[in-house]
Order: sequence, then structure tokens, then C-alpha cells
Amino acid sequence: MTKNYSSEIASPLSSNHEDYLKAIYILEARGEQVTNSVLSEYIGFTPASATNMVKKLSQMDLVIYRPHQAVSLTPTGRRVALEILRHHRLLELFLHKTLDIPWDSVHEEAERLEHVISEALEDAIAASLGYPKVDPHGDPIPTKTGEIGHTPGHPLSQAKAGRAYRLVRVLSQEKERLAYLGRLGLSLNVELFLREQAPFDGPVLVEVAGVEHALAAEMAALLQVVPASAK
Amino acid sequence: MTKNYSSEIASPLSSNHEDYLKAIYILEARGEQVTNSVLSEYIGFTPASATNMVKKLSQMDLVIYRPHQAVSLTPTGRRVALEILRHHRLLELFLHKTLDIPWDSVHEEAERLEHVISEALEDAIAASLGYPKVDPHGDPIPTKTGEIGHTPGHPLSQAKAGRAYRLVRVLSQEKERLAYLGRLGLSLNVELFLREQAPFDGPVLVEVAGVEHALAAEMAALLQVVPASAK
DNA sequence: TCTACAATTTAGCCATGACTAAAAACTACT
DNA sequence: AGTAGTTTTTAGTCATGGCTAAATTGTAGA
Ligand SMILES: [Mn+2]
Ligand SMILES: [Mn+2]
Ligand SMILES: [Mn+2]
Ligand SMILES: [Mn+2]
Repeated sequence: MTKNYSSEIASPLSSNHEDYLKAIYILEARGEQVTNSVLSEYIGFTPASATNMVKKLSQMDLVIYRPHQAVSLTPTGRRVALEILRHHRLLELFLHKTLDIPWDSVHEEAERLEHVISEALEDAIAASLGYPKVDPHGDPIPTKTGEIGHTPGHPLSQAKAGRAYRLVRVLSQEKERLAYLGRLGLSLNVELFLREQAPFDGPVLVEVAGVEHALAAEMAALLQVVPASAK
Repeated sequence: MTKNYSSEIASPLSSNHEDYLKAIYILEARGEQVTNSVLSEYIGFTPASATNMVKKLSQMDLVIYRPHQAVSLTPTGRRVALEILRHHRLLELFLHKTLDIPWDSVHEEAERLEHVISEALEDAIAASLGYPKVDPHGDPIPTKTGEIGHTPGHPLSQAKAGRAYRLVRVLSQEKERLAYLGRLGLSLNVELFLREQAPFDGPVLVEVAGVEHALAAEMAALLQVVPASAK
């Protein structure tokens, strides 16, 4: 129950507080300007609610808020966000590996569990998985001390036709999208061969386990790959 | 996320709603009259808060409330209580068996997790454990359809000296008490030999793994045992 | 520079569910 | 039956954190 960050924080944070911080972290990491509208749309509350919450978080020194400006995390806010993100990603991997929960379902489940696991449970999960570095979607798992790695790879949409690649990350948590990819035989570390890349953001032809599939350009942009030979 | 009982219930239940229902179930099962004071003390809120919540639960048809009378569960309320209890006990066993969380820590952790796991996760946990019947403290796990077994055994305080027994249930979730028992080598299904039972509710002398220990009468009353030969 | 439009903030409302303090209702003893 | 003491309920307060609607601010194009 007691959180890592609890020593640094005055009042205890609700699940929603934590989700706001996580959202800000993720949006920042994407390189987006975290404006109120971007944030409120991402978390699924009204803009008024987002303003309200951001002000509270700023009073707690978790967020830097200046009216009409993009918000950003303070060092403490970032620590909290990374702790929750660590919970989330460890849980996703744990559910997937230990209980065979499909990769398209783990996100939803982890979204709730991430707020209620103790540090002891977090540690036990990490240990049982051998201190993993990435979750089932290839997203990097922050360390206990709040460091987070950079994942290699580039979008399949920028890859060269006629070569073999390995899927190292999927930049989406959408259930339907992941389920679809799964049906094609695509999951983390699966090899694929890029047959053809139609110009003008056209579809992409890939071969997975000997079967050819056409993918929309936006789909290909979400698939991070490395050359198949690369470790 | 979607709960089993959600089809039967109008508004979604908060963690506290669920804990109230579970508390009422447990107190009823103990054979106690679930008065407002008993309930409020058990859940750790003031009597006024308990009255307030019980009235709400009664409007939702989960509880039968008559002013100044003991509360009881409606069939639906019982279904909900048993579902949460199933979550709780499955989680305890899962944490203990799969992640080696000690039996004195699983209760706390499950107390929070029980409210946020989906039906799919509940099922996956049950399957991975081989559809177990009891949790790490010997408490019976309700089935998915809301049946709950009766555990065999009787208190060690009513056992006969000079005989061997097997521990089948501990009627306590207190961390310190369970940790102490653990230090004596006592856990579920461990054998012990009852050396002596002092009269007038005096202490009990037991031998566990060749070592003799004295237990307070109240402690012995919490240990449910069967003859060592019994399955 | 003015203006229209979009983004943001403010103001005010509401449900929830805890709390304390006071009132009311039960129980048991004389 | 009357009364003291306990239990329960009521009344009223507060914090939280969503919401809508209105006001304000910022921005980009004419
Ligand atoms: Mn979440
Ligand atoms: Mn992920
Ligand atoms: Mn609980
Ligand atoms: Mn238990």
C-alpha cells in the first residue's frame, strides 16, 4: 500500500491523480505540448475538470501550471508518474506471461491494478519476471529509481522494402488494433518481411509466417521494427 | 472490470460498498447479530457512517434494514459479498503460491485488489491454481456460482492431549499473529502434536516439527485442526 | 489593429461518503 | 412503571472531484 513516493508527498493521491500525472508524462514523452485540451481529451474528462485537477497537482508541487500554458511535471511529479508507469508495465507483462492474458487485454486490467499494488508486490512481480526491461507491447519499463530506457527501432512505414524486420514495439494500446495484429501473427519480437511499400503513404505489404498481409499506412507507422538480424 | 453481479445491480458499487457487504456476510457467517455497532467497529468507520451506508445498500436491495434491528443480506447482496470474497481468497492464494508473498501479508494486499480485478482475471487466476477450494488460511473459496463449502475441523482448544493433529484453518487475518505462527513453523496443513491442555482455559503445549511451544488459550481457539490421520 | 473563433478558466452545482454532535429509541434494572 | 445508560439515528458539515454554462483570454487572419 505505501507507495515509494509517499515520503515526498503531503496528501495521498487518488487513482485519478495518478492517471493525470501518468498522462502528462506520456504526452510529454510523445513530444506533444501538453495543453489543457490535449490532456483533457486524453484522460477523458472535460477541460474544466482538467484545469481543476492540474491546479491541485500544482499546489502539491507535482506539476508546473501557468494559466494558458502547457503543463509540465516537476521532478517529484515525474517520479510519481514513472512509478505508476512501472506498475502498469510490470503488471501488463506479468498478466501476459504468468496468466496468459492476451496482449490486447492487459492494458485495461493494468489500468486499475497499477494504483493498488504495494511496493512489496511490485518487487515480487519484478523479481518473478527476472527484472524485465519491456512490457508486452515493447514499451520500456521504468526502473525502481525512475530511469527509463529508450527503445530502439523505427516505424515500419520508414523501412526498406525487400528486407526482413523484427517487431520491437507497438505504439498503441487499442484493444481492437492489437487483437487484429495478433490475428495476423504479429506480436513482440516476431519477424516479418517487408514486401512492398506503396508510395504517397499507401498501404504496406508484409509477410508474416509465410502469409502476406496489407497494412494501412497509419498502422505501419505504429509498428516499430529493427532489422531481423539485429539483437 | 465488469463484475459478475453487474447485471443485477443498478448503480456501480464502490470498494467501500463492497467491503460493507463482505463484512456483513462474514459477521453473519460467524453467527453474530450484525448490529450497527458490530458492523461499524468491524469496518472501521463511525456508527453514523455505517447507518448511512446500510440505508443506501438497502435502497439498492442488497441489504435488509429495519431501524434498530440487525441488518442482513438480500439474496443479491449475498451474491455480491460472495463474489468479492471469492476474489479476495483467490488473490490471497495466488499471491502466496505464485509470488511467494508470506501468508501474513496476503490479506492486506487482497483487500485492495479484490475490488479491481475483472471476471476474466478472476477466471485466469482460478484456472492457474487448479480451481482451489481454500485460501492460505484455510478459508473456503466461494465458487463462481456463489456456493461456499464448510471447512472441517474444530478448535485446537477443544482437542484431546496426547494426539497428533493437522492445522486446517486459522480464524484470524492479523498480520502479527500469523507471522508469529509462521515463526513457530505453523502454516496450513502442518502437523502438530498436542502435549498438554491446561485446565481453566490455560495455555496449550504443542509440538511442531519436534519443538515444543506454549500457546495462549485464545490462540488455540483460533486454530482449527483435524486428527493427523484424516485427509 | 480589429475581430472572430478557439482554448481556457471561472463560477456554481451536484453526488458521494466520511465526520461530529445532538436527538431519539431501545433495554434493563430498580 | 420510571429512569439511567447504551445504541442507533438524525441533522448538519466538510472535502473531493466530477459536471455545465458563462466569462475570459489568447491567436490568427482580414
Ligand atoms: Mn490507471
Ligand atoms: Mn503496454
Ligand atoms: Mn476490500
Ligand atoms: Mn484468508
